[in-house]
Amino acid sequence: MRIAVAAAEGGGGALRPLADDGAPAGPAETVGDLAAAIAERERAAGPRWVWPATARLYPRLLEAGVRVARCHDLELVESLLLGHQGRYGEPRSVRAAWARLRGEPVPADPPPPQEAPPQGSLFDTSSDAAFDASFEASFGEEGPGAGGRPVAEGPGRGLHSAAGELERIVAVHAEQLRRVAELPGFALLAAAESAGSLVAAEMGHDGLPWSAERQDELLTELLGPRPTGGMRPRKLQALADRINAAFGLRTPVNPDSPAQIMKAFAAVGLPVTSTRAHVLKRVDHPAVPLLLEYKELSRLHTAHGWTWADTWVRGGRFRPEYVVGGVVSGRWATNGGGALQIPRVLRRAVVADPGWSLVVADAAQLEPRVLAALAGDRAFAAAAAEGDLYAALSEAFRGTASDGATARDQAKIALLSAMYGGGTGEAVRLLAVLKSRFPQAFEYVEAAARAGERGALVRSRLGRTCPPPSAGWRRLTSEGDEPGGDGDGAGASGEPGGGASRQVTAAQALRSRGRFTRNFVVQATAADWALALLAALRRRLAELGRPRLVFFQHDEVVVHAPAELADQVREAVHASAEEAGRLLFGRTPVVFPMEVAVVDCYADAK
DNA sequence: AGATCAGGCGCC
DNA sequence: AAAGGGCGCCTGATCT
Repeated sequence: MRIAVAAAEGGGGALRPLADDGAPAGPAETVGDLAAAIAERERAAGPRWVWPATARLYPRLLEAGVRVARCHDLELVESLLLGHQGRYGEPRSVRAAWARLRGEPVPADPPPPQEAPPQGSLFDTSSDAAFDASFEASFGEEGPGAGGRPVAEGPGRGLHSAAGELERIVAVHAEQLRRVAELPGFALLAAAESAGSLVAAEMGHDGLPWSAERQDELLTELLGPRPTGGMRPRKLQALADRINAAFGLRTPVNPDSPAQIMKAFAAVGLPVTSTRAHVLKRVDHPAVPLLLEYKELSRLHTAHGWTWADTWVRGGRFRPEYVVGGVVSGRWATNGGGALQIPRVLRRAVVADPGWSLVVADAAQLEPRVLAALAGDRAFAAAAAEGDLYAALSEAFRGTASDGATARDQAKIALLSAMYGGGTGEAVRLLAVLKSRFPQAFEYVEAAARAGERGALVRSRLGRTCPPPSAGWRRLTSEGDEPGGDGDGAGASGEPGGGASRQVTAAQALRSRGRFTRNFVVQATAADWALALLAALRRRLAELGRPRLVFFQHDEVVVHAPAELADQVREAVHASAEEAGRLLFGRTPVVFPMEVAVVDCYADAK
């Protein structure tokens, strides 16, 4: 059972029940209180809700205390379907999908809601009705393709027009179901992506437990007391002073300026090509260790310091905005707050409420296990049936170790090189071992790389598809080995970006694209798996009641739960990981073990 | 003054 | 210990 939903301004909306093939199963109905109507039907029938975008509608429901079990996010699914055809960046709104369906001119997506401050009247400006009203304000009722006549009824949108949108929603949904059914894995992908959108909104709503006090203590310990005005914290200023003393130059250098640092090194007779940490580490000068320490602390201060806390932490919670499908591989991105780049040292500030625990779970060696399951290489899969995959592979690499490295280290290097397209120095030798002992696993990623180099698309297990190469890339790589233009083809995924040299050769462009598609099949399938895990875990946690998913970072989840439920959450995590493996790969010897820690503080996990 | 680019580094 | 791909966000420098 499904129910299509269109929101109106003012909290009302329109609903229509659908059969599982998307056909209307009853009359449309308008309601004055959409949240209440959804809550009532969720209790009665537990339908799959079909709506344009969870990100715009669901936060309002959560504010009203309403949660739902399942949904179909039309925009996310439209993106996946377009992507499967190699059509990246085309409009994905319901109106656009509707226009494509009818062979009419396709309107551009309306711009995203202006600014989304971390707190404030967020939900009014980002609600679905406002989104649609903004569409009409921008383009007129029929969209830009129809000449954009003026909007008669002003910026708002009432129940009448919600009913009109409902008609488009029903039609677009039915068409999506038809297309999804033709693509293996896609039904699961659409469901998992939609479940992810629910998790993302709920995590943004619930927030990650965060102690601003602990953060302040940590910052004070590392940087000195919080400075006033725009001053540098005491310890940072002291380092800057010592850096200048070490250079001993007449004109002072600002350690935040790479250009000035490079000049300073040149002035003392030690020119450097850049001021990256790994470059500086090779330079023997007393300023180097000071600069490295300065960079580390400065980053903490500017990216996750007191200003960050003022902006993002409220009421003991950090509430980032997650962007489902924000990365082409299916990983999530975030919008503000840098939730996926929180420095490890700051995990000290993530603390469970009194009487509650954090269940921190991370998938061990996820990407090589995914490769094992994808490739169907029996010897390799046997290793991936073990708790420590690299250790299980190490027999094959015995005797390859130089210096102090173990065979396990060598196995890990070989695997990472295969999955990421590295291969300098000894990695080449280790790759040869991998190729001879695990030919199918090796061939799987090689085939993905070759596909990329000839401009083909590659897909994840469930069908998520990489973006096509740009026109610039095609032009460059079809012209032979002539040096290319001025970065004209750069920008799209898997193409050489800026960097020191603007000149990109055809060979470089080919290799870069090959590395991208080689990595894509593994990273995107790992993201498939992680989404399936998340969906399964969310369902199990709902049965337990109070536990909440509060953090998700690629292959790691954190659940905030009453302490007495922590063991049940732990079991739910293990069961969900197993379920995810089964959903993606069916019967496979490969296991996807989770390392789970029950802690009061995130920093105490592993 | 505001927008954009480049360099750099945090996370997986 | 690192390598690779993927991101977001900061500052300084430069452009408009």
